[in-house]
Amino acid sequence: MRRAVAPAAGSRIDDVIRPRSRLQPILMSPPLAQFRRGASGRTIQSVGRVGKRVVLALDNAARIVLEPRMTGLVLLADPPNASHLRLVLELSGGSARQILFWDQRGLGVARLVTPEQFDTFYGPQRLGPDALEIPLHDLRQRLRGSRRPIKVALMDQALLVGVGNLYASEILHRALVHPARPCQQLRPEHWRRIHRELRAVLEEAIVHEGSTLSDGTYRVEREGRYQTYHRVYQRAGQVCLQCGRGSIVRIVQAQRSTFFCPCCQRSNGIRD
DNA sequence: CATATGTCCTGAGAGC
DNA sequence: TGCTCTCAGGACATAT
Repeated sequence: MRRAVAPAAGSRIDDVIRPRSRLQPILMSPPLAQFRRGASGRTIQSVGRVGKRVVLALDNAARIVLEPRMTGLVLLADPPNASHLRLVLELSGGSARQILFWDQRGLGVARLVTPEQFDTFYGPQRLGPDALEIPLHDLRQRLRGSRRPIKVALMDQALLVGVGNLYASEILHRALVHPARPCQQLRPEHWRRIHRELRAVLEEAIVHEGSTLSDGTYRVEREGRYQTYHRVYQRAGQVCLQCGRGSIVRIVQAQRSTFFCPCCQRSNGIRD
């Protein structure tokens, strides 16, 4: 998502518009009028990322943080439809004409923040290191004291950023670790496998431009293809592609679906 | 402190 | 057809 928006770097923001819609507006901070005054006339110096958020660094050191959450998209063109378009940054001076914030459910957030606010809300006090960069010892150090299930801890953005519900299940299946196992009980071999599969799953998913699920919303410039590589996610009742014996089970952890193979991901002992 | 739960919002699909 | 219910790449305030 960040890469698709990267060509907007160097462009000037001419205006910030909320398309009229029967739907609830997304949360903006500050409110639209003030947001527009603060962003208009500024040049986008870079398009970055903090975990799952897209970050536009402006020439006055302020930043725009776009947080799509579950069903939001940040795009330069071609949103899935017009009715769920929530916010438009109109641009000039470069190849991109606009940045679009599209969000089916409207849970997304757009923030214009000062450098101090950025550090407060998105700095290391609030958010952990990126999942693609965290070293093994750091991952282990941060999680291993916890009594929480490993799957729930992996999704805690204060510990590390970038792992959501879908990928947490996929990572643990490939790492052969039961999702309900408390972090405290995991052994060095488990952490090694979790660390390896964490990177592997996310990097493969990025190569295939993410997972377009049954709701059809997630896309970058076209639909993602990683859903065809899912081994457990939304495969409850189907045979495990890894062992060919177990059938995939769905459980609920912290109000979210978890999928795993009871055969490959047994809680006892260490397997390879 | 660490951990658990309810809530925001819209739409799709299942079951009756 | 229409109703109700459940569920969804998330994060945060508030409760325990």
